[in-house]
Amino acid sequence: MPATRTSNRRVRARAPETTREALVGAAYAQLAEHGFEGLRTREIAGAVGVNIATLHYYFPHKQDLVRSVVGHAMARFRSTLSGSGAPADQLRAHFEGLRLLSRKEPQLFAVMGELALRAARDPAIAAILRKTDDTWHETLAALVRQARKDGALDEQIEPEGIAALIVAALKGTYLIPVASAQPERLDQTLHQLERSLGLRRKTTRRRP
Amino acid sequence: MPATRTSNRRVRARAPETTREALVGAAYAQLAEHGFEGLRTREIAGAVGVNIATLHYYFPHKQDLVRSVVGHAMARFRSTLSGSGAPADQLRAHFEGLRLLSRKEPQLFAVMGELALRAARDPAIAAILRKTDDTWHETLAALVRQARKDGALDEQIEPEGIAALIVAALKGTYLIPVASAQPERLDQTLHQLERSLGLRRKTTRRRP
Amino acid sequence: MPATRTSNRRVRARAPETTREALVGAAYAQLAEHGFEGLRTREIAGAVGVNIATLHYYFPHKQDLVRSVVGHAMARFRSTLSGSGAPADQLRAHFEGLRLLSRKEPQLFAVMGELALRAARDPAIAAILRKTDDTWHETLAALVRQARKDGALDEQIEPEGIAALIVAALKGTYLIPVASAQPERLDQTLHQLERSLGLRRKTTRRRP
Amino acid sequence: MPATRTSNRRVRARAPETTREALVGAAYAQLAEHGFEGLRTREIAGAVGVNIATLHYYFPHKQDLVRSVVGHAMARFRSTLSGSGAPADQLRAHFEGLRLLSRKEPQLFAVMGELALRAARDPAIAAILRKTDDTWHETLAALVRQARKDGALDEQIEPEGIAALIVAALKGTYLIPVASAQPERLDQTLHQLERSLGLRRKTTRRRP
DNA sequence: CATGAATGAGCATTCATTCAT
DNA sequence: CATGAATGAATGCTCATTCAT
Repeated sequence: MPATRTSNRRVRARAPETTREALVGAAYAQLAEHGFEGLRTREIAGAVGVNIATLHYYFPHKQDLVRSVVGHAMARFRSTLSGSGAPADQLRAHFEGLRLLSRKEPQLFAVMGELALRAARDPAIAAILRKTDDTWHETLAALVRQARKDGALDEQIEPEGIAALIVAALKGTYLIPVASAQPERLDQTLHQLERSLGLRRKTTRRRP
Repeated sequence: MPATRTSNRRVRARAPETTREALVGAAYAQLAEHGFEGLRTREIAGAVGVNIATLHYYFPHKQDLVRSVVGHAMARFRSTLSGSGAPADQLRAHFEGLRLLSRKEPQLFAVMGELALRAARDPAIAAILRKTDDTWHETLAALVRQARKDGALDEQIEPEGIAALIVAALKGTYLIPVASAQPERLDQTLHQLERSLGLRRKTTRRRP
Repeated sequence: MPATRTSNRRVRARAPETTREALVGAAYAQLAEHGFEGLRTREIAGAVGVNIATLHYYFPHKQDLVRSVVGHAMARFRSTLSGSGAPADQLRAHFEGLRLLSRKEPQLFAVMGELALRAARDPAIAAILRKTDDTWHETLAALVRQARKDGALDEQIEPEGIAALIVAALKGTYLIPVASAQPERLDQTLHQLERSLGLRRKTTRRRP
Repeated sequence: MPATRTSNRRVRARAPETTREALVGAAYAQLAEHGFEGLRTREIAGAVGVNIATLHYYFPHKQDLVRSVVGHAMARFRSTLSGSGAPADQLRAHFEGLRLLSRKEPQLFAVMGELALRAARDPAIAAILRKTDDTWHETLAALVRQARKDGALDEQIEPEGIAALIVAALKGTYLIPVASAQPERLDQTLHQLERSLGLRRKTTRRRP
């Protein structure tokens, strides 16, 4: 029977998660903050309060830990894709959800960005990201298709193209952090996206 | 008289550029291929055929070399922003130009992606990127504004929002390489962008 | 009643030996295969199918386990020294026995070689090996002495010198594995030894 | 032009050898003293008085350094094989030379022993050792053959077998350090070898 | 300008050993 | 008896940087 967290002699207070989960969480945070370039196993172990050898007990190689972090990030992100209600409402909710997420957990987007770049050199990560990408694209295309059928969107609209545009715009908005210094750009982009889709009246202004 | 490049004992044929320029070019290529994570000064010096100490003669610190690479990349990118002709044509040309550039010099986008992520941790890079970003945004907004005045675009259109959307979509398309495995997404995005702007008839299909 | 070996959940079939004996046997095998340089307690425990902590229950320190392996190897080797019959026959049998042993249990010689080298740095092992060495030497000297008395060997022969030569030649033959690639050297050596002792006619050839 | 030793800022006095040679020498000494098991690059660098990174500057991998040590040891050993004079005298000189060498440079035999054992797991070392072994064997066989022709040795003698016996006995004597505690064994072995070859009268005693 | 040699600080990984359960 | 979890102390190796020539 594994020792319970409470009986652990470690002083540092921690949520009642396993050491393994704590390591993944710490690696996730470190990756968001320092990128792959600055991802140090010792730093991760230190953040959790365990010896570096303990990290290697759970994840023999750094790569194994990274893989777990990828899984963690993907799960976090995919959880934002589910929704309910009318398609047009779901689209609006998706945009709004990402906006909120970017404020509450900016780490997720930083990690996604790192993974996206690393995917160019790591086929394993590329495959995983592609799967998430496809799911995202398909989810949006289905929503647009349904909204069009419901009459909420113009019949001339092409669901695939629209979905591709949305995904690209959201990636460009959230994964490329340069614009974060100009938050109005983010809003402009999203509003324009909603306007282009007819989800928002053209006369509506952000700050009346 | 100092020895000219041609009298140099280095065998590797090189354009008549200075060692300094060669180093920046090699660093640019290395950054595109291996990212910041795998950027090694020895590798760069080796690619140019000079001793590592020579690299440090021109760029005392790695950071200095990186800064030069940033400048190099920015210059390359900004050169794609200039154009002439009717605004609507210029917009089309901009899209087409990027499409071509992504095929002819994919390195530029890889480097831009790396810089964009690093900007989150490096204020100096962030500032430079922001300037380019602003230029890009302004150029597009001006074009849209002019096109609207010319009657080529709907009067209801908001130049700022459209520009933000275009920039975001292009960033998401070119700087995030995941989609590269599904090249049709790239085209879908660009076509949809053109359609949304009325630059392309809705009935126009890529492959009739 | 304590659980017997047979009720153990370990799947790997094992002779009805104690865990302790199994550990010594596994360590013996590992030492033969990887040498002291590659002797890993985890590997040994893994081969037996027990936890590394269990190994340390039986052998608090790696050194303790090694000591047991030394004892095991010595016992194996000394068992080859006993014999019966006429001295000359015993000598022949000893040579033949080692030849067979080197084919059937090459591990023993590998381990002996490792121990012999380590003896230079480990007085405890040196003492044990010296004892075996003395026994070996004395056994041979006694045989030679008796054979000489029996008239089977030349009266001029010096038992001590002959014994030392035999031991040295056998060590050089069996403990130094380089020659293993030239198996004929091994036979040449043994035949020559037998010839020198008059145990084999000079005209006898291995391959007529 | 490489900096001369004398201008080096290192305090530790050293023979006027290159850093590279000093590293090989230190590795040789360390290997003799601690065996492969205890061979530490940091220790070697420390003995020479250079940083560990300097060691890796000359020998990128530990293996590379070991290879140089093997070459060094082989050169040392082969230098003992050359001789001049009558074959019988050369044989006597060879024995005497090894006896002296074992006193003056016991490290060589310790290293040879380590290499011999490691050869079982390292084909590269095995190949090198085999070559030296063959040279040794051939040199001795040729001497014996010549001595036989000169009438210094019995016509019945088989040069190949005798050479194999000599090599085995010398290996067992010098590479297996156990007997070093009983130095008389070493002499007994060598004397017996000489007697067996007729190089020494049977009545000759070391200590009358 | 250019280089060979050298280094300090650090990195992922390993391994025998310990301990609460 | 036996184990999962954890650790301290290395170990081979890397990399940007320095410096005398």
